[in-house]
Amino acid sequence: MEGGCLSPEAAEEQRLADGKRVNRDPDTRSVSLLEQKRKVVSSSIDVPHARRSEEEVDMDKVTAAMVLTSLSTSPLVRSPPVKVSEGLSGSWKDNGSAGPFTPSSNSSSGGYWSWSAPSDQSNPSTPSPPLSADSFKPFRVPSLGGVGPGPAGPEDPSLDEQDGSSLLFDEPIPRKRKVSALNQLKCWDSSAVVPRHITDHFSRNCDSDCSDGEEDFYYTEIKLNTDSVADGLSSLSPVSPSILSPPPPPPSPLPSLSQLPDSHRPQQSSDTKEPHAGGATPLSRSAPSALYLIHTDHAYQATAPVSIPSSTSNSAGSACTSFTPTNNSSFSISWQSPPVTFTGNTVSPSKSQGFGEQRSQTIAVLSSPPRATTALSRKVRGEGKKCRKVYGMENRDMWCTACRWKKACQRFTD
DNA sequence: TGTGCCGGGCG
DNA sequence: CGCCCGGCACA
Repeated sequence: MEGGCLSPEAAEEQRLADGKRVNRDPDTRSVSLLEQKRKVVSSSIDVPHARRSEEEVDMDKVTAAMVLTSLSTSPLVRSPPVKVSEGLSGSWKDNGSAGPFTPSSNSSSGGYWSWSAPSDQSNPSTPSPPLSADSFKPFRVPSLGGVGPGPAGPEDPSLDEQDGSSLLFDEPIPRKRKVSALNQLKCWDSSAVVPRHITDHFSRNCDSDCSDGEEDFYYTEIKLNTDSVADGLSSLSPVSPSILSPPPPPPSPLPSLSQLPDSHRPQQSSDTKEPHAGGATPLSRSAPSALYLIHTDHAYQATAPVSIPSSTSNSAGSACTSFTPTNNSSFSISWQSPPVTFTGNTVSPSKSQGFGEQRSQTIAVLSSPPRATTALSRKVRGEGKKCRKVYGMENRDMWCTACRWKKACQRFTD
């Protein structure tokens, strides 16, 4: 899919990404690449998009078509998420987003996906309960088994419904835009309404079909993400947000961390299982953080971490048609959204494309400023706890190499 | 005062 | 290039 479907532009981007990024195991690669690509793409997008030409637009169409095709296969997830979202995310809706729009879609998408809602509606194809159901059960069961030892077993039921839903929708989304709930809500609301506007705008560049396709495919992504996240992080769900947000301190990062590195590669191959392996138990917190950590490390090694945040922020910002400047800071984290990464499916690549393309325009502007700022000043300093604080001087050997060398921490990136 | 990390030195 | 550390900026 990736290679074939991608437009030349995308291909270039990918290549860049590949080049920048460190090579990984083939198995792991598929998953990790997606994430990497995303990051890279978003970061690099600026250039390609800036010089967009009509030809490129055509390419977009093609891409959109490709996406649509791929999507047709994986629309399943939609229906289930919606239900859940309604039940769980009701609060969100209640706040104001609910209105006439399709609440479920909004809530489910959480943030940037919300505008995809229209597509959801438009697409009558929501008949893929089997898949969703499958995805849920199979994943979870194994995960539970894998976790095995702990109390996880009993908790599962609750997790499936509540946590799962929360994980799927609330968790992933909130994280990204942790900034202010209000802002988020606004964004979502606007997004719900906006979709049309956006579509119209895009229609200029590409046909309505194009926009729809992109939206759809966005949607798919989300679902995938949510599923994967839920599967992997099911236990984590409640805590996971903490990762992004500084407030919640890591309870017992050490154990999880030590385990993670080893399991890291194997986990990826298994995809959904990852989280479980990490430390499926209720402590999940540590597990998610560990996952992030791992990814971060790679990113760091491959390229400057700074670029990533900006890109993410962009995506998020773009998602909300009504962009609020204040969000910037919060968005920086959003790129972490890579939680999606876990899902790593054929679909994701396509999504990255569409994603980048659509948003790139809007994003490009945003992305550049942050970078410059960081570059100029001394990088402001990471606020989160670094290896030193987390592990302490005693366990210096547990620090990431960067910390050991008094360099920018590569494990706990900001 | 403690922490994060840049800049630079050593092998 | 890996490793380490002086020293600055910041909280």
